[in-house]
Amino acid sequence: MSKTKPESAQQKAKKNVVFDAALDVFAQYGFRRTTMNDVAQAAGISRPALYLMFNNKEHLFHELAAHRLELAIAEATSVLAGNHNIEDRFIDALLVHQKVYYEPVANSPHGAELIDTNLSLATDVMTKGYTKLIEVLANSLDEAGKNGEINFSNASLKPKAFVELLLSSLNGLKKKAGSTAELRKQTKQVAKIFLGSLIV
Amino acid sequence: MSKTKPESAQQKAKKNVVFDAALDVFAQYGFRRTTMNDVAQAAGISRPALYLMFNNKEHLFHELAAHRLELAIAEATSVLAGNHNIEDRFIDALLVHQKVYYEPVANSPHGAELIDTNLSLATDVMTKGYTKLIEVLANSLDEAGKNGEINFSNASLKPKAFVELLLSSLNGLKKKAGSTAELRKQTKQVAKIFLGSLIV
DNA sequence: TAGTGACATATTAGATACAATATGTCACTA
DNA sequence: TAGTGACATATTGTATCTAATATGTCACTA
Repeated sequence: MSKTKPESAQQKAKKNVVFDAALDVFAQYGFRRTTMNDVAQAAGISRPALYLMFNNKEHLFHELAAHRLELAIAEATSVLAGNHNIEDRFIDALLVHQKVYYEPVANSPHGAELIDTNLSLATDVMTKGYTKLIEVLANSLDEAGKNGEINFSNASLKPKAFVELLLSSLNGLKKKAGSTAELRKQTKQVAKIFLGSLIV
Repeated sequence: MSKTKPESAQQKAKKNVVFDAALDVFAQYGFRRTTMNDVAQAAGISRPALYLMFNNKEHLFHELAAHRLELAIAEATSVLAGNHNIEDRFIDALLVHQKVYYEPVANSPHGAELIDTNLSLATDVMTKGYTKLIEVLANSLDEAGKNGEINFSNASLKPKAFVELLLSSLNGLKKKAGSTAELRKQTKQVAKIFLGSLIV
């Protein structure tokens, strides 16, 4: 019911500049301690100009989250469309998504606060993106099943439930893993174990 | 360096009463909002008597955590020594550990706060218990490997690393799963997928 | 002598006030 | 008309005070 105001390409390009700047300063200072002034300066515009694009800081954060998620899913989707075998495509998609959406935030000095903020300010974005990611991943497994690359008939879970379970499991790695490198390694290992159950 | 004061069986029995009472009130009110008075009353003793057993509230909590963990690991160990096949024993051990140590706390009204408190007041207990659990589980896999019940030769991970990865993964389920029943179901599913990779 | 009532000390919660900083919105101009 | 400087409003941080509650430790007793 909300009027979807169309955005010109110019406006989008400008926003992208702000998004990059905002990601940068948010990562440096966290959400609370970065001011709209900081963001404006980093983006090379005045604070009022920033308010011309975003109603307020919360909206800015919300749109930023949506933007990063869109990016991450786009890249993951593109990787899934590649010509490697299903295991490689699938795992690479997981890794690239993590790299674009999770790592820049989590590995920053104020990662914990940003993740909190994300949870309270952008839950809808998160769950939507999560749903989308599940869909994309599950579809690729479904197709691979039809091509005979993998075999779901023996598995007790359907592709969607399978992917959901995998993503929940991968979530558990995030707390323990000390470094980005370790997280990636473990992500690969768990994904392989999961996919292994479909090859039988 | 600390003098290990021996505890009589009587003293232990009394403490167990307090532990049960404390678990109960902590679960009801969380750590901050339960007073030493609450605990004493629930245990049927006076507050000063409580101080005769525990130096202060933090010590009480710490000992309680250690006690619950000991219990959970004892039960898990006993399940692992049973005569079912390795998959059943292993999964049952995971479930019983979860049931004793995690569920009573997590499913309480103030579960989140208690888990926080646990983290800040009983990290040592936690990591020790975690290490012990890994050891016990890894040993059982090791033995099953020698008996030919499972096969580690094709796996890229050694038993200990394998169990660590599994436990991290299971940790991820805790956030998402809505109910105890669902958590158990998912725990089973993930554990089966992991163990499946050892049967080949 | 294990356990208690009572007391002195410490901690916490809630108000209030002030200073510093950030926000959101003008009227204006390049 | 997109963008700005400047201003009024809102929010946040810090300090201080008081009342209420919790803590830890007595001297005493059953």
